[in-house]
Amino acid sequence: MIEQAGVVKKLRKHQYLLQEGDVWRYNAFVCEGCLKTYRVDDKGVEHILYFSFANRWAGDRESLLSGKPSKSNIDAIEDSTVLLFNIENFETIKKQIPAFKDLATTLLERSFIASQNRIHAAISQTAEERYFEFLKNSPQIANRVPQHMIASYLGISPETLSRVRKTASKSNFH
Amino acid sequence: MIEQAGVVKKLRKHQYLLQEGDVWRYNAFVCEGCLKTYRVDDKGVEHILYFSFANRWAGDRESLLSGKPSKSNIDAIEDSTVLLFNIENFETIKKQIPAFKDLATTLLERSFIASQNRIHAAISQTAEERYFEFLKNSPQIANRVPQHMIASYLGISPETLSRVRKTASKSNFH
DNA sequence: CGATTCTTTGAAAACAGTCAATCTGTGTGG
DNA sequence: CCACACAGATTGACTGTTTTCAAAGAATCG
Repeated sequence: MIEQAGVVKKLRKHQYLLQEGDVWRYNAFVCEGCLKTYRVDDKGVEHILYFSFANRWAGDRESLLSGKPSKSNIDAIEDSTVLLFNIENFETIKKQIPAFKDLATTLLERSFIASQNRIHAAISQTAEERYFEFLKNSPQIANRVPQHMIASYLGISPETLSRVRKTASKSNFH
Repeated sequence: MIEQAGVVKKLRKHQYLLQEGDVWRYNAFVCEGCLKTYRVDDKGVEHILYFSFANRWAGDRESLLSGKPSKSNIDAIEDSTVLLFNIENFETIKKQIPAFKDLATTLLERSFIASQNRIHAAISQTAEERYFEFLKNSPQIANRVPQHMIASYLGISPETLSRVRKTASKSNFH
């Protein structure tokens, strides 16, 4: 039964779903709210790898696949509801329902494509270009998460993002 | 028959497998040699998204999945041999051989994980840090492709990479 | 070799990050 | 309702990194 396979989990804002060092053994489907996946560098600065909104997955595939402790943290940036499948149940469902397996693969494929495009942006564009491309491609994120998290996601400092926005609003460059 | 499903294609150095604007309808398995997948920006500068060595795949999943013209180019940086499956044959094989399908998914999963780690490097590390992490994680690439392509892959200018190597060789910092 | 491509080097300019202070808005408790 | 704390955003001055442009050296290939 699918109803038994997943566990509904409610997360309050700022609550962790995964902490660095733990092994991740699940797949979490976001029903409501929003989570962020991020890593913390030696200076204590957060770098956001991924935002998970409703109808997206959250988790750490690397830890899941390798069985090793995660390098990432996941926590709720809004009160959120997720459906948590432990990996054994998830595999069982995939075996029982081929369409479910195919769906998982398709979503993975889309995530991979998005990653490639993000890599391209990161290695080829300036802070300003990345920000405006992000605004164009992901307005739903831009309108929902605080500015400093967008900066973190784009790999620029919050101050630089603030300045990019300022100069852009003077010239009407959007 | 698997023998009929794929076509052996030999590529000379500098020869294209895919050119920007074309629709990609294949999956290419690299048997020998090495290919690069890259995009060209408005200034004519190449940005390398991916190196495909023996036993890796080359292609453009985005174009394949969307049916739209590719934003990327793929060409051989050494004389290479690839096994080219057109997508219909590939899908047929996946249906006939579940293990083949699972293998494809596993490889995709690994590629996605690698992408996430590369995004993290790109948004959180300096040129120098990225270069030494790359050396550590991908020595086989580092020893095989010219330096300016590594720079392109890491998202730094060839001059900066040259300087990073120079300062690092003075202090014995590797 | 001669031609081309790749790498190195120097100097200047552009870009982005850091630090510190201030400003803004929000929500909480008295 | 006000005062306060807190988190987020902005601003200025400064520093540091990276790019750009130009030129010269080195390596490779036909």
